[in-house]
Amino acid sequence: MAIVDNLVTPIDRSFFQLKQSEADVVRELLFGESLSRTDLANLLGVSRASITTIINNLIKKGFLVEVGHGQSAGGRRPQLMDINGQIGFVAGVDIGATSVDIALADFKGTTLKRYCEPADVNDDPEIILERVCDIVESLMAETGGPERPLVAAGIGVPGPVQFSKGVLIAPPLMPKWEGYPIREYISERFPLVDAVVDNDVNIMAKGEQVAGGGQGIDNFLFVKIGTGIGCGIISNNAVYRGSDGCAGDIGHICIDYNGPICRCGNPGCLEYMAAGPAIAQAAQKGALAGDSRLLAQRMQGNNGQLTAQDVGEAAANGDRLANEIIRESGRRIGGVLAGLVNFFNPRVIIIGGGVSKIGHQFLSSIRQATLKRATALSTRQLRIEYSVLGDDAGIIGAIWLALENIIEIEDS
Amino acid sequence: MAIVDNLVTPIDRSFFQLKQSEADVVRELLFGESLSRTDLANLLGVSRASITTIINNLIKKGFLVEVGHGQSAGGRRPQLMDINGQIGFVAGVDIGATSVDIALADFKGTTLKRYCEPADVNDDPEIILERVCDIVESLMAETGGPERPLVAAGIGVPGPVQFSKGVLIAPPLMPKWEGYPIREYISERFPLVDAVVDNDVNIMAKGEQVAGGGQGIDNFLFVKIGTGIGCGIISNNAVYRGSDGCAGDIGHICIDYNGPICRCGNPGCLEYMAAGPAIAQAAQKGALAGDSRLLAQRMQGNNGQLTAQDVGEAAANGDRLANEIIRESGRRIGGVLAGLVNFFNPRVIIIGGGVSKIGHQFLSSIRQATLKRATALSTRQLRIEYSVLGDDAGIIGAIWLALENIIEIEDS
DNA sequence: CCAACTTATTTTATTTTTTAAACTAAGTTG
DNA sequence: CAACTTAGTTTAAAAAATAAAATAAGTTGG
Repeated sequence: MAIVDNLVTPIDRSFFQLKQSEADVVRELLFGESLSRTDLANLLGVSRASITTIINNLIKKGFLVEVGHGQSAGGRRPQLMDINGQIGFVAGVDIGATSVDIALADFKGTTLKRYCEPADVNDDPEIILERVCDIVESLMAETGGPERPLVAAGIGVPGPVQFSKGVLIAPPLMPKWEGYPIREYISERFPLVDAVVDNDVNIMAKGEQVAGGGQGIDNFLFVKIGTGIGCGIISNNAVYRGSDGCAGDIGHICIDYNGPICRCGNPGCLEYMAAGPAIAQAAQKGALAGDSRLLAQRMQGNNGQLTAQDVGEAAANGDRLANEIIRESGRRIGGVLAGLVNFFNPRVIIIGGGVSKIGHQFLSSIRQATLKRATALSTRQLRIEYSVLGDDAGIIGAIWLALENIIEIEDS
Repeated sequence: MAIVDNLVTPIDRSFFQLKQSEADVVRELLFGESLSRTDLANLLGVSRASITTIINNLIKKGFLVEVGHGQSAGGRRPQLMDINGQIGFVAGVDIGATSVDIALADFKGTTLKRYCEPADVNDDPEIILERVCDIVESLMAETGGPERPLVAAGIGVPGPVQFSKGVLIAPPLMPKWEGYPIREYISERFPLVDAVVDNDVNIMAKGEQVAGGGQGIDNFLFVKIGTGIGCGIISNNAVYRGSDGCAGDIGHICIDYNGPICRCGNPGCLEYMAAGPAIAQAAQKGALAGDSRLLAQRMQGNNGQLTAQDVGEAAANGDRLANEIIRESGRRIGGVLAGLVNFFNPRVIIIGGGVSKIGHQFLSSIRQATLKRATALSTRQLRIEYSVLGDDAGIIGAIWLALENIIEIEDS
């Protein structure tokens, strides 16, 4: 291991093999703030003598750096330790149905660059992944800093993932990706990287847990409302994926056994009756029926089409129909969430996805419907709120999922 | 610590304070079969030299005993180790709305005695708990063996529990128990015991995990259908209780916004429309309307009343209405379970509780409705089956929950 | 400003834990 | 029954963790 400027150039993946005690320290600093040796000793329940050894080893390896002093508490000031952000770059990738979002972060998880471009998920995996890798490389070049390698990558995809293998299983939106070895593709371009692949709502939930409204919360749900409706589950501080990796697939929960037939073949799916397209369709129907002048006008300007966004803007301008459509969607979603609250008893529900930008009455109708129908005990401390990270939840979560999974414990 | 006949008389609770490595061995043997030293070394990833030390210490303490030899694999036969069942007694208590079930087990979790008697949950906690303690004492006396103390107790109650404190919170069925210090009461009678208190469905789920249909399953649901409907959740091999200890409260999930008003004040609760009383009521109504001669006959014999059990028996005798009532209840429950399957993606759903004895067409209609409405991926490997433990699930789970929680790790 | 106190970190000697390797025990197999 | 196998223990050495003392670097009040 060559040490240059207090930074280590990792030769291979074995750089990330740590002893249990070292990994504990790294984890504490990665997910928390910078801490003194004494703080760490207390937090991890080891003696200060031990922490000295552990930390000095980690500094020698290049994992940690001293980042100045903390406040004195009436004696010698503590030396604050932190993760060395210069270890290498971390990529966070959020592959959506129509776009890819990519962020480049340092090893501390701080986002350095962010880039987004349209992409068609119907393309072959190789085409999209090649483009993703190209973008990551150019983002790395743009940073201008010393040449550091990419050491970790997290990738979110809009479909069910077998997490252990990093492979999609029966993805309705991207059939060409079924079983495609994403991890291997990335490893060929970036030999140090063992990419972590996960469902898009899971990485968004992770993002909210680390940097958003889920911080410090043991159990919460991240509900993404866009073209579809999905849900990321954080249970006991970890992403819960279920027995087949498809937990949180709430879009096809039935809300009306006599409802319209969803593209999944069943009647009355939540997604089909409350997500973005449902809102847009209800608005178009209403506009054609002459129930809203505002929506009709917009529809003309958009060659006969409306989006959920249009409905949100009309509602903001006081349009009655638009408001009612939004409230109805919120009520439907809230009805399902009430059931999930009874079942899962989360502390927080975070609402994200494109449709969540539709206005605040959407949130309040979701909230109302949920609180009305869930049991008193389970709602006593329940918070329901919009995502604070917005479009960044996915890439931030991908970065942190990658960081969380990069450290391995040496077996003796 | 006085050693008598290879058994130790534990002086106090500190007997159960073990080192991490010792606790690992005990846990492995408690939840698995008897194993040789070499097996344990391999399972726990330590050297055979270490395991020798650990095990000899545990034998000296009285925690483990040698239980004969295993098969030779071409060399010296292994000495099989097991938990010393004589350490003390463990009580499993299942307090129901109208009865208490009590089982006495040895420290290996083997049930020795079982007793059940009617009880009214509306009585003061002291009255019921005193009776419970009396029964436990008499069961212990009945065993006739050497006098061993009660060392652990698990108690299931039909209401939400703050698990960490062992206290009920806002229990609808047993308001007098709100905040009552159950643990302290038990400790006064049995000084060695720090009772574990949990919701009844949680202990039943635990029972199925240890000894029933949930063995080896990471994520499963135990659904209890009786007077009410509740659900115990096993997530990543542990009971999931949620943020307020009320997870799994699925009885009041709404299945019909225009349905009848439940006693909780909301319309269309699953419980109110599909549990035991709903089945009985539908049958009475049908009998009065002349839709079933068989049910009408039974009703006369029961001074105008019918139970779910009556409906089950009528269905078994080919009664059309009874069959349809049962199927409708199953469909309703299956509809909700389908949503939970999409959300939670369990590997197994175990159906228990009194109403599950109503006949096999009940299970098949639950199964049908669930599989019909849940997504293909989440049902691919899903099993839905009746509890194999039946009425014993609760007491067995209570025993194991107690055993699981008795061992504490020494802090250095 | 400095003597007395406080907190942070390191050093040192010791204890505890774990292990590898050699050894003993007790079988199987041709 | 000689050669081999597996199980478990002993022993000496290595590794990990700690307590206590020493050192470092502050604060505080007279």
